[in-house]
Amino acid sequence: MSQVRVRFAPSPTGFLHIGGVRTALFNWLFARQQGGIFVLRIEDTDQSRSTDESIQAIIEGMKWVGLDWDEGPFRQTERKDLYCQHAMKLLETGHAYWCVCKAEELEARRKEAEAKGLSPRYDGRCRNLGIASPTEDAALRFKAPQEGQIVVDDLIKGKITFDTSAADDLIILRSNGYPTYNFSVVVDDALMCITHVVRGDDHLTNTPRQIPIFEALGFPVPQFGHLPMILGSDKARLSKRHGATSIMAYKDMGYLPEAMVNYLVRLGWSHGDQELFTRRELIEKFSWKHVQSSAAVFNPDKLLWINAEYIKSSSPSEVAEALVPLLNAAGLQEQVRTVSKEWLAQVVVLVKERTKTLVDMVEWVKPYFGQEAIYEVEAAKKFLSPMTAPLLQKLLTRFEAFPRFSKQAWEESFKKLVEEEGIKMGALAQPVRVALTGRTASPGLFEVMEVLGRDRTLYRLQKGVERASGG
RNA sequence: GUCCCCAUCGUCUAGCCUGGCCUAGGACAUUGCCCUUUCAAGGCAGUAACACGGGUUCAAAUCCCGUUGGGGACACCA
Repeated sequence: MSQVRVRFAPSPTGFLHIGGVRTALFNWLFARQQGGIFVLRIEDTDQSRSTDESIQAIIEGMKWVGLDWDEGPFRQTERKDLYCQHAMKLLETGHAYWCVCKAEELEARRKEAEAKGLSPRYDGRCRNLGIASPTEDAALRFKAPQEGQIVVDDLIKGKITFDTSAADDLIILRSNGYPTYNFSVVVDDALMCITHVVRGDDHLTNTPRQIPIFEALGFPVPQFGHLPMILGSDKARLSKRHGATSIMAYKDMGYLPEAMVNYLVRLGWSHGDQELFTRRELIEKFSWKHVQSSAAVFNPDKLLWINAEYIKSSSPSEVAEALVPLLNAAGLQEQVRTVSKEWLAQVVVLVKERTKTLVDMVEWVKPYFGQEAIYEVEAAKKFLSPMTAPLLQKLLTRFEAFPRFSKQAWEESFKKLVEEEGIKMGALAQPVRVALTGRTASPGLFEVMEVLGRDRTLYRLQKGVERASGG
């Protein structure tokens, strides 16, 4: 069997959409599993809507989620000659004809047909005119077969039968010389020897229009697979009003690329009850057979859960590295510069159980920077009251007696004080927590002290005493 | 309007192809309990679904037909 060749072919008319990432992902997974080739092709034949920024955004997004391509990126605008050549070939072999209908006329006729409740298709008026070399602006149309059926054996949906009589004579070359989508796709897929065309569900009805073009051109017809759409919570096609749809927006919101990949692949594909997969497992276990044929609702809650799982299970130093840009974005670049990577990784370990995104994590990490604890007003008012001052002072005195920090020794000392005072754990723990972190919620006190180090712990306790005494 | 696709807990899904192991499993979310110095995390338990109607069969979530509902496509956009 020949080598598997698949492609991802976005049009550069905006950011990279998460639906696009999922389509790319399924293709990529299949290519990697089969030892095949993954091609990136930019479909920019619509010059009015395509931008270079969008191409950059696509590349940036693909890189972020780690979907590397083996060939490309190819740009269709750079392959214009190829499309013309093949279009001429169709003209020569009688599979295409010149159409001199004006765009406005076509539009008017379409509207009219629609108003009458008819199918808004081309009436074929130039089909048999036999225009050899048009003297005016003309578009080239493909002579679509008018009888019979086209059966697509879809990788995901199985056999689908279309009546050819419903097919239109598509324009393949615009009057400005540029090819249209359905034609350039076929020429490229054929020339790039794509063996499996896997794309979104919305292209399903393009398939029976494209197959005759492959055939007319004398190219083998690839296998097709149509991925179900991603829907918003209201079951309408996912769009901005459902929240962020750009893949890079998720980076900014503190999602890990591996978590995005894991979520997106599970949205429509499954392997028994398994929820979490390493990339290696994904490549190994992926199968078209278990790709769902119905649309899926995008569930931000589950994505959040998966992200939390990845934050917990990824290596702390990697998480710390991904965190740095967000820390900088939050205005902490000064503080970040003064700490070591190792220390930051240590802080990550401290907070990773309680954060679901890296953006959350920024907030959790803040108290460990700087000499001073920054008190939340309510927290200080409640726990650093004059009543607690003597208690904190007693603890501080005991801690000061230790020449070095020891989690075990300090904790024992702490518990002993609680016992002697006949108070509840929380009566001492909460004031200490506020003194150390400025907040009422934090990781375990002694883990916090470990990260802070002896000097800063003592310093912050001292400041806590002062604040509690009414300072 | 025409054509095409789809239909299991609120959501993602397992099971469907190759009917009996399904009293329909898992996960997210949600509720309660446990753990606990706070917040989490974790553990345990609970609520919750085969869209509907006909067939076929000893037996249907699974096969067939219809209905309803949802989605998509019908451009000199991609």
